Amino acid sequence: MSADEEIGSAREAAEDALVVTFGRLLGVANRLEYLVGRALERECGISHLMYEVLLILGRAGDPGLAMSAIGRAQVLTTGGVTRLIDRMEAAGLVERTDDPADRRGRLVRLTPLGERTAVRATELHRGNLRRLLADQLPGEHWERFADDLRVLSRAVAKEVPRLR
Amino acid sequence: MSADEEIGSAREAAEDALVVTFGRLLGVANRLEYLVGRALERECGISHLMYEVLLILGRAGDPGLAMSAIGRAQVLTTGGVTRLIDRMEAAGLVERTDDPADRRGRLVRLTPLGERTAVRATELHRGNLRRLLADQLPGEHWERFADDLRVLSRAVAKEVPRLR
DNA sequence: CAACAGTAACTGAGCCGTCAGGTATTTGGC
DNA sequence: GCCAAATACCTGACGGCTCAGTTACTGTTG
Repeated sequence: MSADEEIGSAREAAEDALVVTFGRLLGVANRLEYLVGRALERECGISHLMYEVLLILGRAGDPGLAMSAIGRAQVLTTGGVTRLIDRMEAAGLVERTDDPADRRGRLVRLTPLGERTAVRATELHRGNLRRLLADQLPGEHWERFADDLRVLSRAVAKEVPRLR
Repeated sequence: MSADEEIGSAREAAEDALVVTFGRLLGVANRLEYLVGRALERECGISHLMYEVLLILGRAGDPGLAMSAIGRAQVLTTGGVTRLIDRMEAAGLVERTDDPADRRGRLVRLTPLGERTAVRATELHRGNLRRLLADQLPGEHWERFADDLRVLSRAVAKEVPRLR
C-alpha cells in the first residue's frame, strides 16, 4: 500500500466513523424530540407540531400566514396542514380568515389564547431543553458546542431538499 | 451590577444561545431523520423503524430477541412492537418462534431475506448520510465534529429517561 | 376574452403509531 | 404448594399523518 493510499484509507475510516456517529446522533435527536414533544403535550396540552406553528404564527403577526406557507415551514402535506389547523382552531389557538388578495386562500393567525399558550409553552420547552443539557455538558465546552451546532445545523438544513 | 453578576449573566446568555441552537438542531435532525427514512423507504421498501429492527436483530443473531427487548431498544409500546413485527413477518423479513425458556414469550430473528435486506439498506442509508455530509462539512473539521457528536450523543442518550 | 394550466385548500381512504384492556404464563412470599 | 403480583404479548378503538382526488379560484396566452 502506498503512502497516498494509506492516507486515503485513513481519511475514509474517519469519514465512516463520522457517518456512523452522525447517524446515531440523528437517531438520538429524533427520540429526544419525541420525548420533549410528549413532555410539552402533558404540560401544555399541545403537540410539538402545534407548538412550532404557534412560534411561526407569532413571528408572522398580522394579518397571518397562508396555509401553504405553514406547510412549507413544517414538512407537511396540504392535507396535514388543513387538519392540524382544524384542531388548533377547535382548541381556540388560531383563527382563519379569508385572504382578501386571493379568494382561494385563507390566512391563519394567533388568537390571544394562542399567544399566551406560545409564551407558556416556550418557557416549559426551554426549561426542558436546558435541564437536558445543564448538568451533562461541562460549561467550558458550551461555546464550542454552540459553534459546532450552528455550523452543523446550517449545513444540514441546506441539504434537506436534496433528499426529498 | 457587580462583576460576579455580570459574569453570571454572560454565562446565562451563552446558555440561552446554546439551548436555542440545540432546540433548532433537534428540529433539523428530526426532519432529516424523516427524509432519510423516506428515501430508504423508496429505495428499499422498508420503514426506518424496520431498518433499525433489522440492525438490532442482526447484532443479536440466533436464537433471536424477545419482543419486549425490541420495544426497549426502540421507543415503542408493546402494541407497537407487535404490529411492527407483524408487518415485518408478513414481508418475510423476520420470523417468530416460541421461547423455549418462557412460554409467554416469542423470539424474533432475521430470515435470510431479512439479512440481505439489512445489508442492502445499510449501504443505501450510509450512502445517503455520507452524501449529506460530504460536500457540506469541510474535511479538516470532521475529526472535531466526530468527537463533539460522540460526546453530545452520549450526554443526550443518558438524559432520555429523565423526560419520560 | 376564452381556454387552460397552475395553485389553494379540503376530503375520503389507508397506514402506522398510542392507549387501555385482555389472556396466558411466571415468580416470589407465605 | 398456592395465590397475588408482575410480566409477555395481543387486540379494539382511536389519533394523526400521507396520498390521491376534488372544488374553487387565478393568471397566462393566443
